[in-house]
Amino acid sequence: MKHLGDTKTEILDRAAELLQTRGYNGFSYRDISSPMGVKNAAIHYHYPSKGDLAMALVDRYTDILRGATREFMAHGGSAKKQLDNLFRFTLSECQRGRLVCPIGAFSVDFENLPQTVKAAASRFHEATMKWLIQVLEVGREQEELQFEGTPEGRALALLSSLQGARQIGRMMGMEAVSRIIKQERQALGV
Amino acid sequence: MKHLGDTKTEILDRAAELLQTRGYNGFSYRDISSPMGVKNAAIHYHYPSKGDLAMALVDRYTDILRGATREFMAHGGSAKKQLDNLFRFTLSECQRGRLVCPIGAFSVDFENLPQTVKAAASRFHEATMKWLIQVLEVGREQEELQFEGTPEGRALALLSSLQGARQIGRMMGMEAVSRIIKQERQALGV
DNA sequence: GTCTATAACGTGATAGAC
DNA sequence: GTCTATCACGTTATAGAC
Repeated sequence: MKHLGDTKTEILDRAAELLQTRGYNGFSYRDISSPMGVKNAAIHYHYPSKGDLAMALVDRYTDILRGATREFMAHGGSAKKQLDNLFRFTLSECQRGRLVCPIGAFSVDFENLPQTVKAAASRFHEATMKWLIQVLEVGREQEELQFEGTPEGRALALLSSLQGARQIGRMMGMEAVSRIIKQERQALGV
Repeated sequence: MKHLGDTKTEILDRAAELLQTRGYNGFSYRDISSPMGVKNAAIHYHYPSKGDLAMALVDRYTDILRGATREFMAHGGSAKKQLDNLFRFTLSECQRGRLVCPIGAFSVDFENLPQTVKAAASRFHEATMKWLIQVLEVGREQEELQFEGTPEGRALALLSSLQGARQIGRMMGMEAVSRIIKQERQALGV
């Protein structure tokens, strides 16, 4: 028996999958509804416009990130462990075919996005940076990590590298991704 | 008075601009034809299908790359100078609003691309890698550049970083891009 | 409250006018 | 040889059936 809101969740699950495999402009409501054995318009009931759906997706990613952040802040968890999780998560996502990262998903089509979604996506991106900077800062203080330059600079470099890795992975395959990640691990000592 | 083929060239120019600002799925034939004061179908005369247009774009980028490659091979040009050009070119492209790199442009929509275009895009990507690897090899031999690991690994890392930089630039602005590029320059000694 | 029928529009593409 | 009128289809979105 279905719980209340199960349908809505299933829609979001499928949307996330499609977003990360095909990008925002690469999937339609029909792509979501069809495998559910329902008409595309049914999706509009749960998410009136595609912008609403996009917003829900950003919110979901934000929640996931918030969970990781909170855990790190509260338990004073190891920075090394956090980065290890990031690397492992990125690689496993890629291996599951999710080669478009949540941040990058809206990037190509960024200009065409509704203003509200653009703002939310930017906020999410900033939150990610903030989290990563703090992890790097703490990691260096506790002598778990070594790197040159500021934590801000290092976070920026790491994030761009990971995003680029996924992008390259789409054309060059998974070995390229795992290779780049391996290098980043070595550089940081994770 | 117009030269023969001027129209065809103008179409390709506009298409390249649109491709690098909005991605492959982000522009239509109408976006090209409308500012030219002509109907969308007119474009189909010059490029029958959108796949043909995409192929022409890949060919153009390949030609540009080939020019750079040939110059490097023939004149035995400095590796440092080549990388300097790459960095400067990337930054200037971004400043002109072309935040989607030629390689990455087809990346998000890669799966939906015609087989021929996918193949051409992959070849272009491989050619880029090949060029970059050679530049790094020669540069290290001539002691112009310093880096750890293999030239292949370093090339992969550099490419992913630059692609990621552009992607991040769309959301975080140009300072992020120039900052990442500056760091890559420092790391290599360029 | 959930979904279907249908609209309104944009897309890539063809056939044929000039 | 170059472009326009037009098509078939997919898209997002609305109105209303059950």
